[in-house]
Amino acid sequence: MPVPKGSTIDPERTRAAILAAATPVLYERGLDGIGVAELCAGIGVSKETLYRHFGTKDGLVEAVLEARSDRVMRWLSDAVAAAGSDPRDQLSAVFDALQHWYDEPAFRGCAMLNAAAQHHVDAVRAITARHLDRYLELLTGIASRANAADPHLLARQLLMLAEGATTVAAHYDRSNAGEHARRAAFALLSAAAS
Amino acid sequence: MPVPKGSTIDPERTRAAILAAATPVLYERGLDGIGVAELCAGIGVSKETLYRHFGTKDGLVEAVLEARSDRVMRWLSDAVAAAGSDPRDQLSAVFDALQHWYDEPAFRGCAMLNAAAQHHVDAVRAITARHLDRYLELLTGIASRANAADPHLLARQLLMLAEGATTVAAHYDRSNAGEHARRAAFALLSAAAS
DNA sequence: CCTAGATCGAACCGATCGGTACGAACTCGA
DNA sequence: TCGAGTTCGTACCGATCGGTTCGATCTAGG
Repeated sequence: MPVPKGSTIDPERTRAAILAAATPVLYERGLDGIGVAELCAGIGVSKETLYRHFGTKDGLVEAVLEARSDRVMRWLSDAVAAAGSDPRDQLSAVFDALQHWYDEPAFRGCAMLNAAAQHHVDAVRAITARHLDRYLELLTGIASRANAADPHLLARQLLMLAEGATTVAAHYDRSNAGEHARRAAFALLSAAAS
Repeated sequence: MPVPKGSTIDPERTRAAILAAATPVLYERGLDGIGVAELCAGIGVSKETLYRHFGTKDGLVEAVLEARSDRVMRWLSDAVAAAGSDPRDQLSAVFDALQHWYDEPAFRGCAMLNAAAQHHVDAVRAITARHLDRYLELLTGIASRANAADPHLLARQLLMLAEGATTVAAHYDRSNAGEHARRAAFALLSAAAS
């Protein structure tokens, strides 16, 4: 998936293209599983260009993770928004979306959690924490609309369930992981209804 | 935590000592976060000795992970065994044990999941999968004794919850993560009772 | 006491790493 | 058309990586 070169010499566009091309490679190979030289060769960009736009490999990594977190959260939020006003349907939408993700051949678990486990750098851990913050916020909204007795507690439990499902799917068995997690989520939601 | 050198020149003992000394270092720093030279210096053993016993850095890593998985599963099994015959108490014992683990300063998440996320090597992934296999087996026993309608489904959901709690505790917020997961587990168990 | 083997410490190897430098080719706005 | 800026390709840098080698030192068993 090389960076298109013809169009124009537009630094912003180049930066965005590098970001888009590097994201799946770093996800598949791991942050430290590919060197800058091979990465540049793979996406069809010179090292100088990459370093001018991102300064450092860590700079690229952080930009990739930020963009990925944004994309994931938008994707989940859109799924919830499209599910109507019933909190149960909204919860279903989340786990159905996760199941579709698990079924993709390129699925390799939560990129932010993988990154935090790989790269012991504060900036990466911070991005991961913020990602989980937003994830928790999304689930808190659903828990609140479901009139849970303790929406924050339920949301935290749902976060554990969702990330646990993703982790188990990535490293153990992905078949129906989203569906099984969805059923567990329903049970939690029913038990927490006030 | 250096390897004791006085006692005897006993290869097996040396091997075990290296294993014990290297385990916490690799857990804290990450598998690729420390080189063999620094690792050897830290545990007070020469590179030649390490390579004679483990052949390869990957060999050491695999031995460390195997031992760790054994230790974790024995620790959880013992906690369950000590909890009596009530499945609810057994489940409590698991999540209470996890909470105590989360409260340790050196806690950094599930070593096997971290390793699988870091090291894209088949052997490591296999060890992780086998660890989750045993984890699932433990939970299946509890689910069966609780007369769950579908013990395998419940056990899988409990596995997601437990590993999700560990992951969230490691990368986001460890306070009361085990306790909150325990309450969720109880809700699942109640809902699954036949 | 002597030898086989375990260990150490340090030097060493080739490969790869992240990052820099530079000249040539190119695009664009003036 | 010209000059400023972007990109490319490649060579290069010092550091570090996993792994090997070797002589010196030490220990245990006969």
